[in-house]
Amino acid sequence: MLENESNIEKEIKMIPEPTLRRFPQYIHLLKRLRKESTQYISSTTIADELELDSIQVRKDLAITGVVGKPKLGFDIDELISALSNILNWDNSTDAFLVGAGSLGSALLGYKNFNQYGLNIVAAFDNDPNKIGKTISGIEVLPLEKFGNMVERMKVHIGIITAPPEAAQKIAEVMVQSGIQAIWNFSSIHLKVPFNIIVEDALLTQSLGVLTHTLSEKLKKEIAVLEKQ
Amino acid sequence: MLENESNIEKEIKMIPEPTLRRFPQYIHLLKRLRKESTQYISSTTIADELELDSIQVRKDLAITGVVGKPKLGFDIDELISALSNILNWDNSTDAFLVGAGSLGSALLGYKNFNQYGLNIVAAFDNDPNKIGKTISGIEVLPLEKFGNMVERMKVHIGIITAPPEAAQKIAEVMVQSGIQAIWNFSSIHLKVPFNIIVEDALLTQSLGVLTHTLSEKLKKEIAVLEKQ
DNA sequence: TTTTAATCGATATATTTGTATCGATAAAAA
DNA sequence: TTTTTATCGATACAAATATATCGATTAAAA
Repeated sequence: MLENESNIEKEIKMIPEPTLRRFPQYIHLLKRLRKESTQYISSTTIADELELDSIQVRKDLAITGVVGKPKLGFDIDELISALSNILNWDNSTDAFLVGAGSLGSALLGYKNFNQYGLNIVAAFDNDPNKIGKTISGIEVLPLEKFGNMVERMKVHIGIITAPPEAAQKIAEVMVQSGIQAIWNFSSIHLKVPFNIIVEDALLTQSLGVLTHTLSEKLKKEIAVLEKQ
Repeated sequence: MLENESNIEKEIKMIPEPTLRRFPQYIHLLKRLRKESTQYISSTTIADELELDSIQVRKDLAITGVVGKPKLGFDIDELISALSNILNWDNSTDAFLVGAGSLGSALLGYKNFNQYGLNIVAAFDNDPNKIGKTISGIEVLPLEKFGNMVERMKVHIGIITAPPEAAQKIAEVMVQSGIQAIWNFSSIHLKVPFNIIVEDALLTQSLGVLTHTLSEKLKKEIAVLEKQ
């Protein structure tokens, strides 16, 4: 090791986002495979299962620091724990949810989040009809209480499942309250200070790709039929 | 125009996926702005609102064929209709949903899908407790009826909101029934024939990016504090 | 009318991401 | 024990995507 290689620089090597987005896929697959009591898995097999390129899989997994064995592949348990650690899915982080409509309720009911290191501990809304209700064991509180509770419970993650008109205002409340990261299910782009993390769930983006690709496919099929 | 420039080739210029994923964002913004009775918008303003690069916005919008006016920008209505047309959000496409759990129910209750050219017309499940129930005005039918109904109603889109264990089997039923495009909310990777479109909603991917980025941020902040 | 300045859109460059090549390694077969 | 072969991982190359530059255009100001 060179003498002037600082450990700060070592931390700075950011993980490419496409790679980061493949990590959950790897974890899902590896957990499934572990149940079938396989111990090792090769990059080729992973690539095959997820329809990726095996070189890409190897490059991605290289980031975890887990080293593979020639002719065998990687130790599944090692990979799972390394990947979970990178995503911080190996310990539980509390989150507050704002917007107790249908999507909000669905997320509150989705117990598997614990598997992904997320623990929704409270829900908030403005609507008097919703306040006081209990959804999947979590009481809906008035939005005014948000700030105090963030401070008291030292919560870092806020989830926005409110309609687009309300989303920006809610984001601002979250930022003021000390929330550090926002998971945004509203379709609008949130404007927040540079140091606040925003991750969009992008449902409409995904839907857009689907509807566009399908319509192109159907057009092409019609074009082919007409030519015959 | 050159004589051997076929119109097939013209159709083949695929839209880059990152661009396609930004289109919904543009539409959301433009619709909001239209309400404020602005007629023209510049790429600079769009970039500013969505925190993108103005050159990128211009390049994206160039794909629509809409031409901007120097010093003014683009006609908002023209952009909205061109973008909606590309995404096929200007006419309604029917879809069937499989998996009437909490997420499925949330999607059934999400009336705004009509705005995105999607119309969920029926829901299916295996669970006898769910079959027969009505969710947001849509009756839950037994999965066995899926095939017949796809054929009869000529539905092209299937939505999977079932748990991961069931997802692959459901995908196979969908493909056999003649579904052309699947919107997959399960966390697993679906294996389907090459000509079937699969679009993943990728909730856990998005969550992974969030939890990872947050944990890095917190780590860094602690490191800075310790140095002082 | 002339000048100014904001914007477009074409072309060129840089960055990021993905894919290919190939020697080294070690498990399994001969 | 020796040979074979599947796999890793480093390095090199290719493709896709994002960013920069700059002349042309035209609305609005002078």
